[in-house]
Amino acid sequence: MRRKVTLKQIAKELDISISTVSKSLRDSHEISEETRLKVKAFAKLYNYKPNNIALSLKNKKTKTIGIIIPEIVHHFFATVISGIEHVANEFGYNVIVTLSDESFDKEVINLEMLASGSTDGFIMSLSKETQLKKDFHHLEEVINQGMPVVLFDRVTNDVFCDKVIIDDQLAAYNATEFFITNKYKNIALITTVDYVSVGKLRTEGYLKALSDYDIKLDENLIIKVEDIDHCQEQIIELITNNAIDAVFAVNELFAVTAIKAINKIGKKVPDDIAVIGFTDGIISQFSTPTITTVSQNGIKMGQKAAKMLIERLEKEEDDEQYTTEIIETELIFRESTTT
Amino acid sequence: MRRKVTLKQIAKELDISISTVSKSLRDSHEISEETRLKVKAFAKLYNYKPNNIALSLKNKKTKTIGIIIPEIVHHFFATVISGIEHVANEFGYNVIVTLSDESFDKEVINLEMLASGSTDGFIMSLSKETQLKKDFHHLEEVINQGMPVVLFDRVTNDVFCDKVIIDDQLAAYNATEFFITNKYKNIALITTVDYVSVGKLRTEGYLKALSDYDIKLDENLIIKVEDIDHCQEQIIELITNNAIDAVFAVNELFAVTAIKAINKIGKKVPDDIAVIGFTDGIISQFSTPTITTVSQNGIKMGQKAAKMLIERLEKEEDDEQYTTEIIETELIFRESTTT
DNA sequence: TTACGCAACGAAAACGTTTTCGTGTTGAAA
DNA sequence: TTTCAACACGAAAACGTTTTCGTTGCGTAA
Repeated sequence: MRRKVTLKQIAKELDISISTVSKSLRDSHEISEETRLKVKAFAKLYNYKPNNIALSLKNKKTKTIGIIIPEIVHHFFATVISGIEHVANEFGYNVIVTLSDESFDKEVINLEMLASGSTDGFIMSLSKETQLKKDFHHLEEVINQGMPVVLFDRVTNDVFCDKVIIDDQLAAYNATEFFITNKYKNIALITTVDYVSVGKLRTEGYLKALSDYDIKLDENLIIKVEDIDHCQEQIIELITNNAIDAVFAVNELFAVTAIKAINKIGKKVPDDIAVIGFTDGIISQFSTPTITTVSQNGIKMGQKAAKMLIERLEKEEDDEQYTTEIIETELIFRESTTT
Repeated sequence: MRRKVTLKQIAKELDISISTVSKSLRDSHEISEETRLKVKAFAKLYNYKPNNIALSLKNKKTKTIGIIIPEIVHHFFATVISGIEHVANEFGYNVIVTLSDESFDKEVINLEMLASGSTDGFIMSLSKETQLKKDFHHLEEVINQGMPVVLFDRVTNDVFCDKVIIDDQLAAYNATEFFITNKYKNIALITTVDYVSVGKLRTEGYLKALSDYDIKLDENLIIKVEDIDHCQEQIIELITNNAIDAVFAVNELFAVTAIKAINKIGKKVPDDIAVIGFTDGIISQFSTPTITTVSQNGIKMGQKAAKMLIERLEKEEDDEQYTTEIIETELIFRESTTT
């Protein structure tokens, strides 16, 4: 077993000092060509690679980005990670991924763990529990220690840092507006409980569209899903007891569940009831019928978040000017709606 | 901005030595209770946390696992990461994730990057290109340097290390056998090109089942998809030109595409043609009809891989006894088949 | 008084780098 | 012969820990 070789070992082997070895490998002009070539040849032979940990300690930079997300088995978050990873890679950074599992405590633990020297900064999306508690001390702490944080998607106004979001309200507004202007009048909304920031914003967009077009709000057409495993009954109740002709769902799981429910009671999508979902993921693309959705470009969000973070990391003067980047969305029309 | 506090700063502030501070915090009996409590109070006040990088350098252990996978926007790989992350977390490890994008070069670069001190070991699934080239020098190199590697799913016999796989051949055999014993006689196979190890194994399972039940092999019923974007035409051609009554697809994308193709030519699943897929992912669960699949428990694979790696990391005597763990699979029956 | 043991603490090495600041040697100019 | 610059290299500090091995000072037994 050939263990990794260090500068010290090379120095000893060639009977020169560590400094000389280091300088040779970095092509310092202080070193004679003869020595330089000799060292380089030796280093190559033994496949010398500088130790990242030692470099991190010396430079006080890890070249590593910490990602903390609620879960990874979720198409949207996976795409965000993909976006982050590719940009990070391009700039010579690695990403270390931790999951909060929607738990406040795990989010705090992971953050503190990584903040103890493991990463230079963070890209995060808040856990449900954190959004419910509205406790952001852990974030303020690391920001205060000079570690930049970029929040994406599930963000909060209570923390001052860079953010990447979509305009959830506008996107929901546009989807609802599409229904309205296409003569759909009884538009149901399937959304989340209000403490999930994006769910709340999408609900607001729906309400605003109704209001702007002078459509009377019918509270019965709105269901707020707490437990995703039992939402199917809620939905069936909704569509059997109300004469609806359209459904706007704030995520694709709700959308596909709605479609299955609609089929179950013998109605057809999109002829009897049209459906628009949110988050353009795998389900929307492969369900039958395929689902019209609001695209939520995770790749782009991840890329943007990574760029913002790295930019802040690489300029030393830390300006306190935080920006919130808004990624544009669009309606992607598929089979679950007609025009 | 309150920067992170170090032992040295605490020592200076309290006018004692660094050693005394370190020992106090680690509850050494060498230190008087008075000093110990004083130091601890001060450390708590300033929220002292030992620097991970410094610890890594000293201990020659990073407590970090490197994951290298072809892509992350893929339900199966996401579940594996999830499994790894949770076990890793439990044992105090972090995971650093890199993507090869199915490229040999990126796989090599990422591996070498992480091998330079960033991680204690690796969990990997090989890129397509690597499997095609059959070049595993990069793996042998890191294994030779004493870094344990665990391969999962896309593995190779050419490298000696721990592995976690499912019995792809047996699983495919069972799926095919199910068709045969349920009176399906013309069973099509939609598979990948042969250099993808799992695709090849699943093909072999299919062939073996036919052979064991004395069913004559019809080459026309097998298509090997090279480019996933154009497989739909291939599939349509297959099902229009042949009188098939069952389709076995080696992944869920092929399965759902087959179903859509079958619908397109006016036939019904499962009544006219039954379908079984592979990899029990989101698509299979939410497609219409839902798809009967061979479960490929990614969570369990990730957990097992992580446990194997950590176990090897934590025992110092390195035995050369490598094991290959086989995760059991099962057929999950849904709407795309009848019994 | 001397010797010794113990309690409490500090100095220094080590992990692997990079970089600053010497230092010794050589050759040439004065 | 002396002086000085240029060249080639080495010593040491620094990053933040932990740990080994002193080194004090003091109390107690002989």
